[in-house]
Parts: sequence; C-alpha cells; structure tokens
Amino acid sequence: MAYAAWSASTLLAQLRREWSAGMSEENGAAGADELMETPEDLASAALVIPYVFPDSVPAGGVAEGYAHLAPGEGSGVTVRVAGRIMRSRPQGRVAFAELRDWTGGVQLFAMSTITEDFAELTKLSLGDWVGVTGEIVRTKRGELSIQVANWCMLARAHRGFGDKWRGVNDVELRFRQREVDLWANEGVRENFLLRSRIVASLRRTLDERGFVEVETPVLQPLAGGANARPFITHYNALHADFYLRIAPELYLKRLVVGGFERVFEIGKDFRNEGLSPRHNPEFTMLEAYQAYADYSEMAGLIEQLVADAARAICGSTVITHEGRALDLTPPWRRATMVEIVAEITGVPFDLAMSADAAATQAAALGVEVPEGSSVGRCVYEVYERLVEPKIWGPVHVMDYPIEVSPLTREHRDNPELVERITPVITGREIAEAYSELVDPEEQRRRFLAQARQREEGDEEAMAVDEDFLRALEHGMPPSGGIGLGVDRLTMILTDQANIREVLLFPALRPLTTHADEGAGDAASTAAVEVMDASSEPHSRDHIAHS
RNA sequence: GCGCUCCUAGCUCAAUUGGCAGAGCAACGGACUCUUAAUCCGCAGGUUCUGGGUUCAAGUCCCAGGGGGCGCACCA
Repeated sequence: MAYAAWSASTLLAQLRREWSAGMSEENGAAGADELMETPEDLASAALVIPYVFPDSVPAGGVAEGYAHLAPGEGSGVTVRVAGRIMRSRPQGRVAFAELRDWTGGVQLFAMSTITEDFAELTKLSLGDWVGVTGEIVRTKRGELSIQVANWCMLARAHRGFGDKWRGVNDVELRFRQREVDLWANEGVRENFLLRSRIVASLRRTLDERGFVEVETPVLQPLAGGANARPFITHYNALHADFYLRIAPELYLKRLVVGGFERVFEIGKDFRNEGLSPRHNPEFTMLEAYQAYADYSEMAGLIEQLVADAARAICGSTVITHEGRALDLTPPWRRATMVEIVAEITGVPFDLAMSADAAATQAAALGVEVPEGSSVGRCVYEVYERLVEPKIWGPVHVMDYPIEVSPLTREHRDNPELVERITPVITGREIAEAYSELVDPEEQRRRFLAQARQREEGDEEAMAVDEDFLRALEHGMPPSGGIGLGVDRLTMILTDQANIREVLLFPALRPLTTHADEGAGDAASTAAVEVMDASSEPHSRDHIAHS
C-alpha cells in the first residue's frame, strides 16, 4: 500500500474508540441527536485520515481524452482524485458514486474483487471527502469512470447537505451557512469563481494601463470622500473614536499629490445604511485616479474595465441580463442629464430657465425638490426618481449639479454643473467618473458649505478635512477619477438580481443566544452554553439544533 | 425604523372549518455484479421559531418577542 497511514491498525483502533465514545447513544442525548449517526460496522484502514493526499488531479475533465474507450474497456491510465461524495449507488458487489471537487465531478466505479475496503466504500455518506486511486475506464453502461483500486477517507460529513435533488432553498440557511449552500446548490460556487475572475480582470486591465495598486486606511479619524453615515469604532491605543471608511478617495488623491500618477485601490467601503436586495452596508469598491486625465477619458476607462471583465467571464461584450440582451461593447452612448431627462419624461428642462420654473416642472412630474434648489438640482431630482431606473443602458449620464458633487471640478462650460459622468446599466449606476477638484481654495469653500449642511442636521454631509486640504495646497495636477461598484458589476455580469448572490457572507442580523440573554451570575453558565451548541434549546436555528 | 408576509423532521414540502403531525429525499439496518434523482425491504426521526392567551381541543385563532423575505424610508 502506498500510504502507511492507510493500514495503521493502531490508529484504526483509536478511531473506533473515539467513535464509540463520541457517537453512541449511551453517551447521552446531548449532542448526539443533531449529528448523523455513524454506521455501526464502518471501520477499516481506509478510514484512517491521512495528513496529505498528494498527486491528485482535478475531477473535472479527468476523463477527457478517453472518449475512444469502448464500454467495459480500461485505459491503463491510473489517476488520483480527491473530493466529496455527492451520489452513492452501491449495488451488491459493484458500486457507483459521484466524486466532485471544485472543478467538476467524475463517476467512481468500484468492484468487490478489485477495490480495497469495498464494503466500507459502499457505506460512505453523501458529503464525505475521499481520495481515490484508480484506472480510467468506461463502464458497461458507457460512462467514463474511475475504477477505484484503493481509497481513503479525507473527512467525514457528520451533517447532511439537504435534499439531494432540490438542494436548500431556505435563504437564511443559504446565507448563514454558505458552506452548505456552496455544495448543495448547483451554480452557487460558480458565481463566486466568476466574481474572482471579474476582480482579476479589473486588476489586469488597470495593470496593463500602468496603474499601481495601493492600500489606504480603512480606519480613519474622519470618514470622507462620500456622503454617507459611517460606522464608528474605538481605537484603544489612540484613545479616540475612529470611523470605518466610506470611501478611499481622499487618501488616493493625496497619493496623486505625492506622485502616484496612476493609482487604484480595490477594497471594502462601509456605509451605515439599510440593507436591501441591492445594498449591503459593506461593499467592494474600485477607485482609480489618473493624473492629466479628465472625466471623459475616465469614462472610457470604465468602459474598458467593464468590457474586459465581460469578455473574461462571458467571452463576449454582449451578454444576457434578466432575459434581455445587454451590449457592453465600447464606446457607450453619452448623454447629458438634461438630454436624457427630456428623452424619457418628455419634459424639456433648460439650464437657462429660472429655478422657480424648473421646480414647477419637477412638481408637475410628481417630484418634490428641496427649497431653493437650482435648475440643475431640479433636473437631478427628476433624473434620479424617474429617469435612471428606466435606462437599460449602458449610457453615460453627464454633467451633474454642483451641489451634489462637493469633490468634483466645475464644468468647463457651466459653473453650476460639475464634470461628472455616471454610467447607468440596467437602471442602476454602476460607477462614476470625475474631473477631480484640485483647487485647494475652491475645495475649502465646498467643505465649508458641507459643514454648514452638517450643522443643519445632515448627518451625511462631509466634514472639513484639513489633511486633505493641506495636500492639495502642495499642488495636485488636473486628474480624473473613477469609482466602480464591484458587487454591482458582478451582479450584472453574472445575471443576479440580488446582491446577496454575489456576496459570500451578506450582512444578516445575529441570532440571539442564551449567552446574550444571560444576566448576573449567569455569566459562567452562559459561557458553557456557548461552548456546547447542543444546549441552546431555545435557539431558532433549526438547522444546527433540534 | 414602518408596513405586509413567512417560520412544521437534517433538507424539500403537506396537514380540509380549530379535531390523532405526514410524505419524499437524507440518515440508519438489510438485499442486489453496471447505476444515472437507481430500485426493493426494514427502522428511526418533532419543544410545529420562542413565550403567553382563547378553547373541551391550537401547526391552525389572538397578543408579545426572535429571525427571514418583499416593499417603504434611508442610501449608491
């Protein structure tokens, strides 16, 4: 036998003792009832779990290239494969099983006359991990398989994986126990593999264009760079409250001042907001800044990033989303906000009209605007409420009102607007491109205006960031910037309507436990209860308990 | 935070008007030398999310709480 551990009879004896001690009825009801029972006579050398399983090959496609084998014919080629048993069909003195790893699956074929530890193999549970060694053959019924010569257990599955045909539907189970979801439900793991490839594609595109990846602080003394309420945490060593970042923008711009002419970061932002099928308070953002570029050039970079990612995972820039075709081939249509609002609502706004007239037009469309809004703000409110959700896209929506963009340079043709482009796809903005505001005096005025809003009770208005202003005073070249929501891009490219399908562990309310409810002298008892999950009779977690 | 709605075996789901809480799969024991959601026989599995209440009787009706979903609000 190739691996000594397989036949270590002393270890086998120990294993049997542990099973009989840990799993038997006499051990008491606590803990025993929630795990699957162990077959009484399931014990052999193959069940001693080794420390390594070397030289295995991926299960997916392992039989490719053997299509020429006739039914019942062997290839003479021996391979080693490891994975999970996802189907088991013992049939007397032959047995079939499906072994699956993250690349795919392959059928195992075993015979009592040629497979070591055959009896134990037929008693494997769905979900058990095993490693096998065997010849690639075609069975009499025609399926390419691995004819198992010998095998070993790699991990026992003490819990089931749900209905083998229907998987698991309970979304709470799917998200709280994602590891189960990933195995039980076809396609879930693939979505996350695709996400990984999307992120890799983003990095590749930026790298090819000469961008440098950096990491800036997540814990910040001031949460700047966006309009949002932050999460607050406490920095013990500094005796100060800090904030989880809502955007990396201000730090990245300071790096441009410092000479990083093309710089980007992919990381988590945190915004203390509600959850929905399209929002998670913790989300992944790509921000990139390029010296000497403006918003128009940066919009082109977004097109490139999205198109490259689409090609990377779909093989094409024309994809299907929610049953509709979506053509992401650059260049994308560009339209000013005024144009797109007129096109979709049929109501023409004109930046030269009076603010009162604009407000009246907005009201006629059923959109209320804040007191004293400029024409641009009125258009923006109408756009956000009525127009954006109807844009299938992709469309670059250009030129935002200045008061909703405190970090963006004013428009070269109209001081009431800023140079900001939002590419809209499937009714949602997935990114933003800016001509960045680099004038320290103007930036200070904008910050002060934000600070006034903050004093008036707007918790999302920005604070004056003196460190950032000082950096601008050292001189920042004209620059373009982009922000791109990685979660939303992934939703579009993987055709998912719910953000939770692209987040491995989406935010969920924590389950209350006895430990949380314990009071007074219950502390030590509560600690014990946490250690022993089986003694939480009132937990509503019906998967793990009862 | 507000509204609507859901929670039954490990999983997927039933349970008539308020009248004995069930099935399939998984698990467990057994049969089977080519299975494909194998098949067959057997066995076991429940604080019906929790706590109160109404009732002769509650999975079902009422109240409170927990968690999920959707919508609104907040927000990109």
